[in-house]
Amino acid sequence: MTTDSATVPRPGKRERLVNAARELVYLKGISGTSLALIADAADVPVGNVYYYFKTKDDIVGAVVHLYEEQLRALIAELERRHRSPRARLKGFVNALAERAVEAAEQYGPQYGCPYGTLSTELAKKPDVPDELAASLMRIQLDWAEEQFRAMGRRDARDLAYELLAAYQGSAVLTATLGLAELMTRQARRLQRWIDDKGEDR
Amino acid sequence: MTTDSATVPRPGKRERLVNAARELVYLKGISGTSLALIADAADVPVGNVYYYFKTKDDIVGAVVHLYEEQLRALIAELERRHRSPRARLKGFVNALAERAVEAAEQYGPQYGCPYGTLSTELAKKPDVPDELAASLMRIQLDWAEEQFRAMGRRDARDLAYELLAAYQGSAVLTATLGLAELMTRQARRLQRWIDDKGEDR
DNA sequence: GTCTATACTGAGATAGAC
DNA sequence: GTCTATCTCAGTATAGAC
Repeated sequence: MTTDSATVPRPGKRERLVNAARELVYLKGISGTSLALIADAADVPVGNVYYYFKTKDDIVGAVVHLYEEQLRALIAELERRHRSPRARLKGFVNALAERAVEAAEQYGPQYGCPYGTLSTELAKKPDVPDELAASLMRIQLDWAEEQFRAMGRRDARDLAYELLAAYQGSAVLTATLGLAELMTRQARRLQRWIDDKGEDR
Repeated sequence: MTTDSATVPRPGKRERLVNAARELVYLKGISGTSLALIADAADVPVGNVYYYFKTKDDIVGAVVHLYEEQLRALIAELERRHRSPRARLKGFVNALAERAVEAAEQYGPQYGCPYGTLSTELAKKPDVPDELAASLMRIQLDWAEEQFRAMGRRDARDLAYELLAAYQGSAVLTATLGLAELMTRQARRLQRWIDDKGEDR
């Protein structure tokens, strides 16, 4: 797989657009980011956006797709790196918190979890298919459930909900209160919590 | 306190506007609700809105203020009804969950917690004072901390964060996954969790 | 395939008649 | 104090030149 950028017909304008959209949507929300803003950030003329995407919703869909791949890559990496489901779950919490901290350093603490805020906004939009709004949460939920089940827990689904809810809730509080350190504190607490869930009850 | 609507000079147009704004912002988000929509729902001519509010942001501010009063009223009611801080906290979780269920029945499960979604959206807006975005969370947080402290917990602040995060996170999952029953399940779990926090550790 | 110019719509806000 | 008419501007999307 060579990436000879000189000869390829499309030198990544689409990728640039999706990436600019991802960042802007994170910072300003879907309705707060105009196509002009996206095009400008991607260094692509405004009208040209429509050569790559039929509508604005399509761009947002591409952002969701990008996040899906990000999550799947993280999961694959965790499964390579750790053999026990408990270590994987702890690595998962760790990775999410790490990203949150990096995002807070780069942009400020007020933007929350990219997956959570985007999914919440999508869920409210009437013309968005439910599955698109649910997809990012479902990927994490299903995988976490799998891990808890591999740990021998019969209540694996409930624990997965609890884990994800704790993380998403911390992100909401972090964003609204503007407290970046809250995220890392709660991440440490979740690590301990996962350790406590060793055996079936 | 008589509400003789025939004789009062302003028969509540302002209230109608704020209430329409509250509902529409909950359903469609701030940027998704236009002034025309608000005016129409409140049965007030569009241009007339500016007699009551200087800008759109002022209407949103009034909605936050309305929610603040709602929360303070709930807290006052809980303090009247229950003498022990534990019963108060359980009543709090109960009340929030009950409202969430009612909202889900009326509008569908995809809209999340009114306080959480509004505060999250406000936190991202650059020209909104941080305190406005934080205020609804802070009211709940401070009060919950007080209750945990009255229960003799030294880690009262942490527990308050944990409680609120669990609730807000459940709301995010409920909204994005479209699962109304998730909210009540997590509320029951939180009741048990509060019971477990009886003595200082 | 790429980009410019522009059409069209709906937004927030204002002026001024009643 | 109340409402109509309208201004201005930014947004999405399109037509068509290159």
